[in-house]
Amino acid sequence: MSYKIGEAARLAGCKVETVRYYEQMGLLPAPARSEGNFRLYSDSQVEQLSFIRHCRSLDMSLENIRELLQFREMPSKSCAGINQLIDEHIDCVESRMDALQQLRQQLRNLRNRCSGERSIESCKILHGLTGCPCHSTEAG
Amino acid sequence: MSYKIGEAARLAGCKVETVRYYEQMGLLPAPARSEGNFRLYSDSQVEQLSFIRHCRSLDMSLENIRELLQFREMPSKSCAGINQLIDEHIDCVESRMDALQQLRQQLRNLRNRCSGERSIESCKILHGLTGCPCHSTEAG
DNA sequence: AGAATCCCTATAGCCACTATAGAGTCAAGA
DNA sequence: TCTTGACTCTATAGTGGCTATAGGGATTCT
Repeated sequence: MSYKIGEAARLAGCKVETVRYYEQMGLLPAPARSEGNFRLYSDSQVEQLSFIRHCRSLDMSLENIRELLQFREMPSKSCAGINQLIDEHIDCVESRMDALQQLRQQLRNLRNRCSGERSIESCKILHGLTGCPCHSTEAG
Repeated sequence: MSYKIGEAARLAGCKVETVRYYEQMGLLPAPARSEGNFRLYSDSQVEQLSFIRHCRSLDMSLENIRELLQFREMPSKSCAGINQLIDEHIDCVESRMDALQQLRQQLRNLRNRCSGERSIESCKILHGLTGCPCHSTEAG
């Protein structure tokens, strides 16, 4: 069974352009071509595309996905590297969460400086955004 | 008092290229030039640069910052729009936090499928990443 | 036969920078 | 005076992960 790019994209839940992009980036092998030069994907190539999309839905980078695909080519080796990769990705996600939490607190502090019923020149939010450190949004 | 681009950048805590980029994007006016064609920034222009950097440190888009700069030009008008802009930005940050929290949970579920002491072909993490929905990382 | 839908390549755009190449300017030291 | 080195200039390309467009060819439906 073989699939044209539109079918493959639909099965994997992405756009046609995205499939071609993955091929260009070396995440998908160049597939067979029909007489009319259309790409023809095998079942296992569609599965590989779905694998990539699943990883992307977990926000992994294409570089990380490339590594995972390489792991798949060595089925008898240890999977410790896979676990490590996931652990590092979780760390990365948690770092971003921490950063966003700090950011939210700073934004809330800033927001609390004004009720929105002033003139712009007396708005303490704008004042808080000037270069002057005396108006900082640090916790307080 | 006037500052060359390097001094302005240092005062605002960014790179020289970034300052030129802001000028190109219309966030900073084209400054005066020296005889040798060097950019010369006034105090208020350096303050504007610092304002931009402060907003960027709160992860606002250049588009949002452009709006804030326009508000600053109408000091006697109501500041309601500023408050709204900040509120929307907070909403945006919170959406990203929610998305990351879900993501972390999915990654943890995936990670818990394996201890890292298997072979790659039997690693349940890789299995969980295939296109097959029977190995999904949904809560469970 | 014609229209609609698919597919092809190549290229540019998104965001907020960052980096590079190749040249010019300027202040301080020998 | 000459040179060195730090600074500056413009223009252009690269980052990541796509998305969109132009301008064509293939296939399929009616």
